[in-house]
Amino acid sequence: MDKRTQIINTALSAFYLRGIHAVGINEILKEAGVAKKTLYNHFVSKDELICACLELRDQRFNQWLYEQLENCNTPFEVAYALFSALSAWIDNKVSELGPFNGCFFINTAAEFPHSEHPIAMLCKAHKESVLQLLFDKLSHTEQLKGQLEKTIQLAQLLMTLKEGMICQARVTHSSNTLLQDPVLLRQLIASSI
Amino acid sequence: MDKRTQIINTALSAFYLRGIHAVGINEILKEAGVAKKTLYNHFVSKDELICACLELRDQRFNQWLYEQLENCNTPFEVAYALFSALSAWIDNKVSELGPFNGCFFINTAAEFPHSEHPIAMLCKAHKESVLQLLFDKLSHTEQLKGQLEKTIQLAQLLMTLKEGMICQARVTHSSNTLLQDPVLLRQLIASSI
DNA sequence: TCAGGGGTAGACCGACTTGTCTACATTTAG
DNA sequence: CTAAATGTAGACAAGTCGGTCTACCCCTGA
Repeated sequence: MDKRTQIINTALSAFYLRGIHAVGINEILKEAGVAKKTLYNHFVSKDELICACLELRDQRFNQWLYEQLENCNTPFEVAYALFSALSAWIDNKVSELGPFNGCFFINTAAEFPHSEHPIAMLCKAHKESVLQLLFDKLSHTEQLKGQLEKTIQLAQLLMTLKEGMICQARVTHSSNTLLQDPVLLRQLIASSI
Repeated sequence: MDKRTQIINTALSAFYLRGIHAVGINEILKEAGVAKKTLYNHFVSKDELICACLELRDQRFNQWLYEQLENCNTPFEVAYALFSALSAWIDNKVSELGPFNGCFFINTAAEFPHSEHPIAMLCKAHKESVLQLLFDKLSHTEQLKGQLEKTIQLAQLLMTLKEGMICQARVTHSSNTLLQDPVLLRQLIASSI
């Protein structure tokens, strides 16, 4: 494996599971089996390495989510697939995303409060791309064809519920089955269409 | 003002706005105008100071939320008051809670991933107490009298939406007006009762 | 008057931080 | 075969971290 991707993979795993400020460069080097000089040949600073990790995670997460929603043709199917997928992730049943420790982007944003910081901006960008993915999926359903306002509203609602579900699971260390109830879900969607 | 509360107030403000690992003891001392010895007379370690901050924040936040929901007698009123209050907080219109920077407990939990850590446990406890507050409010409404299951479900739903709203506002640095729409809110609640 | 509690300022400790640099080894390309 | 690029190991710099400790000050109550 390429040294650069080797470093990013190791760093991403450590940053995600233990927090960014809590993980030092030396630790990553040791675990990745790479010399310090090599790391600083590929990245000018720790911040740049963090950015590379965020980009990789963004790509992986979006790819995974895209696949989970692939065969959904109604708003209900999208919502049901979304929350089922999140639930599986929370329960550590998704190997692509690794052991669950909340949303990497929310966690990271919490450590970089300044909104103009490149790292904070990548976190924001990730959320926008996920919202866009949900919007695209919903706007291609028969039920929402041409209903731009309703589509935006539902995408926003699903997004908010997604974030809430992830954060609750992260803080309480337990998964919330509420949003996997098809009856409730159908009613939620109906109320928003 | 008592030295101890002076330290806690300064520390809470700094920890909340800039993250815990990002704020050093010396900084707090300087800002609070207090000697290091004094701090370590009151707290055996930084961790204990963090715990004191979490407890103060928990008390303040719950007090504030309790007041916001005081005159609500229907599930709709509870939900509407909740999201209006959160929106005001996000828009920096709530002086009791200070400048908005997301949920202190979610932010802090992100920096202390180990679930058995005292700090992580306080974060979890806060979420449980807020959920309890919502449940109590809802269970005293005419519409939900005796409907334990429905009450739990709605409290959970509101809680998830609350967390989602806060996290989204924190990461995207913008407030989401979706949940302040009374029409949508009524339908959401109707769907859950 | 004087003892003691609580305060201040800040030196100091050892461990850790990011990042630079030297000295050497290995791989790759012409 | 040789020269350049890329790797390694790790010492080192300069600074920060949490936490301890000394030395001194000031207020209060007996």
